Amino acid sequence: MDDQAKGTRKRRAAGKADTAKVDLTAVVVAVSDNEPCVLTIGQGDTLPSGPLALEHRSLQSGLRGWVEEQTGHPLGYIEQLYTFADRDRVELEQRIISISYLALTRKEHATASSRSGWQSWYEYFPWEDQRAGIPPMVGDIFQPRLIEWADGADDRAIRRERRRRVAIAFGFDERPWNEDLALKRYELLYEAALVEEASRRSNLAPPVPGKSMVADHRRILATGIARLRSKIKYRPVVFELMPPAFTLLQLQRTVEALAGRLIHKPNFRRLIEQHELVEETGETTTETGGRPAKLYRFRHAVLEEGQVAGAKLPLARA
Amino acid sequence: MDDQAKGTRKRRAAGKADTAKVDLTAVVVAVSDNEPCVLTIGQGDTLPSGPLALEHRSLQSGLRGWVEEQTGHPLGYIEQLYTFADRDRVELEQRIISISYLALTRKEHATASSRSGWQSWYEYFPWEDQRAGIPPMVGDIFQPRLIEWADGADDRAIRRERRRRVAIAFGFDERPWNEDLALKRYELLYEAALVEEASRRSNLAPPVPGKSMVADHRRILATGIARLRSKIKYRPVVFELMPPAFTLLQLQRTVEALAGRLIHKPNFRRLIEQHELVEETGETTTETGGRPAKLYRFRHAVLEEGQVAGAKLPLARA
DNA sequence: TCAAAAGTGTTATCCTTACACCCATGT
DNA sequence: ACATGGGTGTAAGGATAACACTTTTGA
Repeated sequence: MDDQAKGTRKRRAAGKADTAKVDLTAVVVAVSDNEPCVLTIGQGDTLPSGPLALEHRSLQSGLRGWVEEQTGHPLGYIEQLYTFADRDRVELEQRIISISYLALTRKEHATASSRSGWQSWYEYFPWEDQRAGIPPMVGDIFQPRLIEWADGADDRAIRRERRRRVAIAFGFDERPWNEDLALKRYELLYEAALVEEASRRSNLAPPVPGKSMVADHRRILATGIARLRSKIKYRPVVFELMPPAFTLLQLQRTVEALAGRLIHKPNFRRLIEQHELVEETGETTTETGGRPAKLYRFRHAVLEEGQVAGAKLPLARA
Repeated sequence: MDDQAKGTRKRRAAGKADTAKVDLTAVVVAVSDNEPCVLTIGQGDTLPSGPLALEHRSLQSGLRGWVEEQTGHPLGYIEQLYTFADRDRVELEQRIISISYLALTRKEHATASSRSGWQSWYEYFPWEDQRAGIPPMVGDIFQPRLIEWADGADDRAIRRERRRRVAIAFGFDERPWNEDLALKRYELLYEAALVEEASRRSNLAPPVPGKSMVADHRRILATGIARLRSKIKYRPVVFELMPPAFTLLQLQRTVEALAGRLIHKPNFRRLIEQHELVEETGETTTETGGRPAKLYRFRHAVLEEGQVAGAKLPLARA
């Protein structure tokens, strides 16, 4: 039997079984009052989501439809996050494929629906907000319980491996805190069964602080946070979250809210100016307190001038 | 009617229709003889792929299964590329969801199957290989035909917009060539109906050089190339493509093959040494011609030492 | 001896970081 | 006057890019 026939046979054998339902889930982010927020429905424990239907012309339009129907909020900027097959629900004769998206917007549009609302994302991940310093829970709760988990492995190599992963993700042993590792941190807490979602299946230790969510939604939110935190460093996406005119400090506070860390003011301003990301509107505002601040707008032209990211290869001259 | 009822009703209305078939597609990359290659089946016009079936435990294991069955090649490093709903096949009562992956490997394992083989990826994208300078076709064919396309728009604003996109992607008007834009370039060529895949639907202009592929496969390959080209700049993934021991020039040639550009040798060596990505094996080889070269191996420890990427935010000190 | 590849040194420049300091407004 | 936020200058350190040059082998 040649390979082609073999392939065909296997495809047939799978037959009617290999169909799936497709679920679209959105992490819709906005920042207001220096707090990064996510759009939720239900008791604040569910992300907007719904199944892909035949009437949807594309994945993105399906997603927009569900979000608008469930929350009344129209979406602008969208990017795909990740696709995974839910391992829990294989028992049904049909698999569920979950495609998640990150959307950036502003809280303007009155959310028409009473069933939806904005939640600070640090309600779900309180340890990710380090703007006021490292939260005590990291050293007081996470460190001992994660080390306990690491040392609970039978194999010595696995114990060492776990301790290293934990130390890198949470900045133990004098290591620096890396805000981009938000997803890894959540995955470790899940693996160590320290979040409620994990202990649902096997009732183990009581969970650590942080509000839980339905199904995998907190994991999807962590994916969105991690993606956004790394992306603001090489693409000018923050401006999707800003009003048309803003002061440089407002911009800085927004980035700080997302990154969960404080930024050095003078250097931040120079960074923005150097990359020519903004231009003055000519106006000023006194609403910020203190000396009146110049207002700026985003220079949309930068999106059209080559890419912003820097090449890290020492290319030979052309 | 409150929102929840509305949502429920719509879900029901979609009913049995909203199931889909899920297709897994792999871009399997290896480099040998300084040529980046992709694993194909059929007449070299098809990527390994197959439907997700219930017996697959996960998306990744399904992908590995198909690739191994169709090509005899086991996979190591894998990462997800993109998920999209094929717009062409909506007419069937069932939608097809296509999830694509990038895999990095080496050409060692004899590809058991006679129906599969390795193809240089520059057969499909000859303009992407700029190691011998900018190929004449860029100025001779692409520039006039893309400008013709841009000027064919009715609206003046759209004409300008198109010309700018084209100039950025292909480095016209004194702009630098950016190897990371491989996907944008293919998408522009498709939009301008200059590749065969686009003229299949409406028979228009004859296509530009470069071998075409089945369905969206060339687009998926372009996605993989673009992802890999940008990723080698901030993550040590090249080493997945290298043998256990290698010289620094072999490493450089591999990166050059992927990037499609030449690299400055002395600075490249310093870059590698500075980041401590490799360590000497103690051996040397004379098989490269000229003075014997030291052999190096990848320092796997770097994967465990924090992340390699540099933070682009001026963080305040902790 | 020469070609080919391996490898080292040095400098100018730019970017990042850190520290110090002055400016304009409201209370 | 002083608190608050706005805004500028500058110098040290590190990374990058470009140039020139020496070393070791095989043919």
